[in-house]
Amino acid sequence: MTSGLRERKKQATRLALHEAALRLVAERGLDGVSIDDIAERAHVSPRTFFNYFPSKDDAVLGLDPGAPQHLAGLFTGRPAEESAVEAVRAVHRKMAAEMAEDRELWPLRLTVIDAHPALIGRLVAGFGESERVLAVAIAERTGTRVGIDVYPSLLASVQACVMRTALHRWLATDFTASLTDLVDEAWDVVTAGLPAPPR
Amino acid sequence: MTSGLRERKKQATRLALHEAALRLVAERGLDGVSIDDIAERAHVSPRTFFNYFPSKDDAVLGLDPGAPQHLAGLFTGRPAEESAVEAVRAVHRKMAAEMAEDRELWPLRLTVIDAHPALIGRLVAGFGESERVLAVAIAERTGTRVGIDVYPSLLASVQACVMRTALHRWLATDFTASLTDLVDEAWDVVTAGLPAPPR
DNA sequence: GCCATTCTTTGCATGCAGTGCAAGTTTGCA
DNA sequence: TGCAAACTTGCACTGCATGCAAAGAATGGC
Repeated sequence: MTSGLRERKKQATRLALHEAALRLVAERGLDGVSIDDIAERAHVSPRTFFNYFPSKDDAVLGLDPGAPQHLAGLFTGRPAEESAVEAVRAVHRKMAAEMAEDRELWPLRLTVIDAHPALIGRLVAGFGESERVLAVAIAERTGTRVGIDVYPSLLASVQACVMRTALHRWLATDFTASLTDLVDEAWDVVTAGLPAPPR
Repeated sequence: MTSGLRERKKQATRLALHEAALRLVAERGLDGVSIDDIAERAHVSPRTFFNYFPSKDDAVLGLDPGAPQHLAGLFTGRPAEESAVEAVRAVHRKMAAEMAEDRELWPLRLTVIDAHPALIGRLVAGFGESERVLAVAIAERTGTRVGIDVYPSLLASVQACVMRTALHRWLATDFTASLTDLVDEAWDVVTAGLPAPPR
């Protein structure tokens, strides 16, 4: 089914376009790279580019369209006795471990994003979908209602903040720090209610 | 100084372009409106549009370029005995009160943003600048260091989450709820460390 | 192994976004 | 009143993004 030649080729092309976009932008900056450049390096026609990504920005970010469902799936898969925060934290640990494994693409992505604020916007818009899906799952676990109670949307939103902050600090340490530690540290502060740090 | 004819005309043109963009997009959707349409309704040439906003999205959002400094200024202006969280909360109350006063533009802005996820991205990218400036001010108040300690970036980031969530709920209630109450409620949950809500 | 079906790639044409430049117009100030 | 600075506008150009239709490649039944 999912492993036919056709499907594998599509995945390969998608990845080739993403990597081409990412590396070219890392070299020359966002405005120094055209769709034609990206398509050429990925060995497809410029027109084909748009069969895979709706814009240059999306290709650079290379967001997985299945990510929101993946995130929510990990969350709902956590044992029922865990609180929503505990479950999200556990999911974050898993995600952080996965990201930290990749010593090349993730650092490159984060570096490029940091250098181009325009991409942050596109990225957060992508995360927005994840937040919405996750908020529904959180509501389910906590017996609250999305759009009526604060809790689900707020936790979904804060969760993204925590991950974003951790990723940014990971970048700031030149990827020498442990990403899981950074995520944990941020969660400690948040779950303590953001107390003023000791001076 | 700031009240010369030239300056007032510029502000008026900027506002006219913003309102034109906002209303047209509310009517016809983001793709149903061209720069030419916006310029025409604001009685300027299409080329002049780009003297005021770098893109269509920016015109729709109409972000104040001085907002980051304004926010940080309010924050540093708070009495020194307040903790960083207390000070941010106070600033939020003030901002919420100001937004709630405007019964037309802010609701329209939020409605349009909600209908066009692409704008959320641009919006958050704009907030990013505010977050960075605010993080520096937070670091100052708490004796921490941006980029080294978690606290300043995390609080600056969470603060934006709180406001965003409150605004979204305000929209969800069709702007009937009190925005300041919604902001306060979100802060209560966050400062309590996101405890699981009672079932 | 062959063929009809289905999906993918590609080229072409088109409209709009966004920017640099230079000329024309308005405003501020002496 | 007249000069300098700031603002507006038209023109030209590059690049993004999309629809459409024809050509090419993979799939499954026979």
